[in-house]
Amino acid sequence: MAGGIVGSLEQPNRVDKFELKLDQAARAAWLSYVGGRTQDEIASQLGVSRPGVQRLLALARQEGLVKVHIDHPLANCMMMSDAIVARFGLDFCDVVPADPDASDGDVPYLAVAGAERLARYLVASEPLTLSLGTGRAIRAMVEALSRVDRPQHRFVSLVGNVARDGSSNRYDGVMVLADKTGAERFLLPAPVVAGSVEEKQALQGQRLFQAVTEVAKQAEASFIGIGRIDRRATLFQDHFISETELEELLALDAVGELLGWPMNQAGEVIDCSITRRVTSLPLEMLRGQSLVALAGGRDKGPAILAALQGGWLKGLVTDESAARYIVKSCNL
Amino acid sequence: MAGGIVGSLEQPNRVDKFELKLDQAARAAWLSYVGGRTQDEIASQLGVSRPGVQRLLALARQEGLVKVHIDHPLANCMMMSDAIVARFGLDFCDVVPADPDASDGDVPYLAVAGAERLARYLVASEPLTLSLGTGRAIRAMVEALSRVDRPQHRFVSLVGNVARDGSSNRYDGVMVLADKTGAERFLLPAPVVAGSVEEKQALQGQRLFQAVTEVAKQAEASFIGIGRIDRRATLFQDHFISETELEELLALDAVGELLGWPMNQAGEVIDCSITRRVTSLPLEMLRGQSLVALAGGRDKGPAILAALQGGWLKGLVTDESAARYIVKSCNL
DNA sequence: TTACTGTTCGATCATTTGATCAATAGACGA
DNA sequence: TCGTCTATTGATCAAATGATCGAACAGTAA
Repeated sequence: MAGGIVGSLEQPNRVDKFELKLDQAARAAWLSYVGGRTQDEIASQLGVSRPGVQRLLALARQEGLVKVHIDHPLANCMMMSDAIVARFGLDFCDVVPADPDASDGDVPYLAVAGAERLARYLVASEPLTLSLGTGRAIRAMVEALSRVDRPQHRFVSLVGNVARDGSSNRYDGVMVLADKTGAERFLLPAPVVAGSVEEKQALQGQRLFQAVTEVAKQAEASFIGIGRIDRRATLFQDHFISETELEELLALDAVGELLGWPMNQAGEVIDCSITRRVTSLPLEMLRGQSLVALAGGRDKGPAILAALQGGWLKGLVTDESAARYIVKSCNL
Repeated sequence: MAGGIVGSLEQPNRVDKFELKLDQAARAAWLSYVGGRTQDEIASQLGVSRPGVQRLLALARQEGLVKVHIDHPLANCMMMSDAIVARFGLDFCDVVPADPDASDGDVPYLAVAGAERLARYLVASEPLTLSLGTGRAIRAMVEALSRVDRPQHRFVSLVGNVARDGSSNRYDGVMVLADKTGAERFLLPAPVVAGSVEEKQALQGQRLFQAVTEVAKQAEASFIGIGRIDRRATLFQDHFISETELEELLALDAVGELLGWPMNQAGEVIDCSITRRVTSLPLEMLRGQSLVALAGGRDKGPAILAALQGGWLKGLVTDESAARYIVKSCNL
């Protein structure tokens, strides 16, 4: 039909031609994506060459004619995961489906997802050093892991595993993990927060402390939890910090903590009386490692976001509700 | 993780495993189709081998997790669709592009288009009763549908799902659909055409038969195929009717059938020896419902046209070649 | 425990796809 | 009418994909 008027303006012809191409592109796309035909078959059906079909398909995709929808509850998770990875430059971000159950009900999910990540490191046959934080999530993760014989690896705690009263940390994962794999273990013989600056210095002066720190520095990867800073914070509930100290942190706008290091919304470690007494490895020391955090639940959203903002993490295993908070907060 | 229940039956475990696989399949599908990643990248991201990713993608497609929609009004199809809707007072008419290939080559297209229509009913959260006919198209449609959890719905067959020899109908969609949604299913325990009028009456006298019929009457919508009446008719090829019976129908100018009820060009149900033995629900009984037919191919044109002429249909999903026949025949 | 069976997994190969590049046809100005 | 320039086309090759096959594995029964 374009044949008629020779002197016609450029516009109508162009549009017509383009529309025609789009029509054919739609056909090609239909045949390819819905019909599952090969490009050769499509080529002979539409009477164009194979590369021609390729161009049509490219056009169809480019023009947004092809809409793909993954019809599964996880689609959501993947979307958020991708957004978070892109925004914060992570190596990966696993978003597990939200558990409609109670607050700590999502730990199993996280635990399994985290264990899968962890297992991927463990399969390596060459000796590996991994460091672990503490917390329910980390503990659950190592418990979700299946037994594998990996005596060549080493596991080291990044966080002191004794409380102020001398009792040992019930959420330490290193012991369990080392038991499950037959690997070597290195525990940090210190409370998370020392009683005073002097005590911290005394601890850090110990040869054992220094030896463990040295091992931790060599770790290829670290799995840590993310803590909230509020009345329900583990740090507070397990008496690592007192009520006065908690209030001091809240006054300084602390929203979360990594390894006991409190940070503000921007993810900057807050310098305060508590920070000066934290015995864990400085976060800066872990910059070179793959720092993988494991935390979920809507309530932990701000804390997780802070950790991301600070650029501390290389990987994140979280759940749908926390991911949603993060995505919303960043307008992703 | 699985540690809890020792005596757990095989089923739950199986289901769990399957769900887990599906989850991962959805992840893989997302990364592949939406994210455009290569299978190698997905493999390393999910921690499986590349062939593993391939299997996951195959599973995702097979389970209908991946839905592709071509968002372009193919001018031709749309035009014919409009014409048919206007001429026969339908609620809708979907025309999919023709597949120039063999007769049954167009089933996938129809199936996808039909599944989209069906899915629109299924999303309803309030309980819904849908009835289904039989045939390749219907079967393909339910297979193209993605898995959704809709236990509140009910599905009922409009056509007997056993052959004369007692084997069950291979094209029955109710079972598949109910499996995919977890909904209740009601099957018609009868052959399409009874051996004799007495047998039909005996069947209809059964309490089960009456119960299923009662459910079918309550259906909000029905999805049915359209059958030809000739030597290649499903009715004949699957031995629902004998050669003599076929010839009798042809002599009476039958051109098509709905649910086993033969009709002439005008779409009037033909009263004959066969009609008196058809066990399916009378078409009149479905007048109040949304009767959606699914059929395509140039060869089925006359049958489809007859169904339209009879005014039985509220919706039609067909293909370009059948649509062209209809449009031409009616001088639209 | 051992053999068997059914299943799953990963290496390999053929096919399909995407991309580059040279050639050709058409368009425009001289 | 010619020359040149651009847009489009088809050939070629590397990458990615799908499929087959053998091996390892778990589960089962003797």
